[in-house]
Amino acid sequence: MTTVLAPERSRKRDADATRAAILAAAKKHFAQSGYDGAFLRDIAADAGADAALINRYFGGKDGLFAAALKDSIAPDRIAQWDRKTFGREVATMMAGHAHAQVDRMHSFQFLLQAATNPTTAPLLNEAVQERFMCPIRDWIGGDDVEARARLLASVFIGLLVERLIRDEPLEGPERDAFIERTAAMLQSLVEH
Amino acid sequence: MTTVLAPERSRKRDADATRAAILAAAKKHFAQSGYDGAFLRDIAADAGADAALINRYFGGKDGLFAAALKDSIAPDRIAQWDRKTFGREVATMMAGHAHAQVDRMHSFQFLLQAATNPTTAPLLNEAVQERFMCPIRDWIGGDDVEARARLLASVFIGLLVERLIRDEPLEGPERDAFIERTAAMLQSLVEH
DNA sequence: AGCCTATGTCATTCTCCGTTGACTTGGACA
DNA sequence: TGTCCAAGTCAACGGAGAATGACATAGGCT
Repeated sequence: MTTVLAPERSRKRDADATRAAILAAAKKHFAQSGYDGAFLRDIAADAGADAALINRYFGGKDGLFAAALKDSIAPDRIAQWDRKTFGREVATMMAGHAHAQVDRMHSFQFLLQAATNPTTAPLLNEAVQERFMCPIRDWIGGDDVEARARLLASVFIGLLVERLIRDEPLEGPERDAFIERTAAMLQSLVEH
Repeated sequence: MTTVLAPERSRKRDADATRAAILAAAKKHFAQSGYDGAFLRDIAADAGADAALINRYFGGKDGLFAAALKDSIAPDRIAQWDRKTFGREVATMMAGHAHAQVDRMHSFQFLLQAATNPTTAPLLNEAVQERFMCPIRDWIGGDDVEARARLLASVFIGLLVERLIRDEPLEGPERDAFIERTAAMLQSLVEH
């Protein structure tokens, strides 16, 4: 809203930079407000550009959203996780402050927004399958791969959402208990 | 959309019944489509009423949403869950089609929609804690109540989101495996 | 029966927002 | 320096959907 991604003095007619600024602003706004709640005029203003340029560069709001979505789904590091310590690592991360890594949460928040909007949800499936579910399936292996992969993804998502919407994180023994139980739950899904 | 909550022949000028029908339709539409994606005309049509009545009875879309939220967040349902069969019941529901039999999960889906919309999210925090998390805590009891309650809510949310994202539900043995594992996971959080 | 008010209907208006197309300007190149 | 195209600006259009208010009517009450 008030924060402007672009410097106060506008770029010097650099189409690529303008396009990138619009895309960055779009990712931010879509992640914060969802497809319907994000307005092209706001995005353009945030990027220090004119709303008409969105049409020129992205072909409309749909195109901008698709571009932002594609850009938000970063290559994953799923295969690099350590299967031994996976549960505890994730659990510890989830027990932390939600605002500690706001930037890293943007892409997820974007996905969550897209997923909860019936009109944009269909756009997700292909990308999510390819970038997340397939690597997860390969990584966990064992029996009931499909079921375990979906369940793992579900738990992961749920923990992230809870992390986003909760106002105060757990402290003390309750936090330890949360980590302990969460770690065990995740780990049980990873081990065959 | 096509399903009409009210009987084919309209009520006989019963304001309370009309109000209730509108509220029921609103809960359904808001849960499915979110605040922005739910249209008053659709809600009114679904309730077998005129859109103008929404204004009369609820003072506008905001008022209707607030009323539907308040009604959705009522704690009555939680205590009614059967602790013995809880895991399997929820798991079976989650394994079904996203648009089938969501009646019991309307309130959860409503919360998810409200939580991901910046304009409606502020309405949630206090109400969710008081009327949602507290009953859950009371219901599950036992040790580590706070941690288990949060974990349970997280898993629930994650399963809901996964339902929204996926385009095709599981079938056959994979479905059975999913239900089995999900039921066990949920049940382990409920039993002390 | 005959009013009278609450209930329901309809057409219209208002507002917001995405989109469009004509217009202006900067700057690269000859 | 002059030309020309891409980059950027501006105002207006159109559709969608919420809100409004005038109008119609059912049905209780006297």
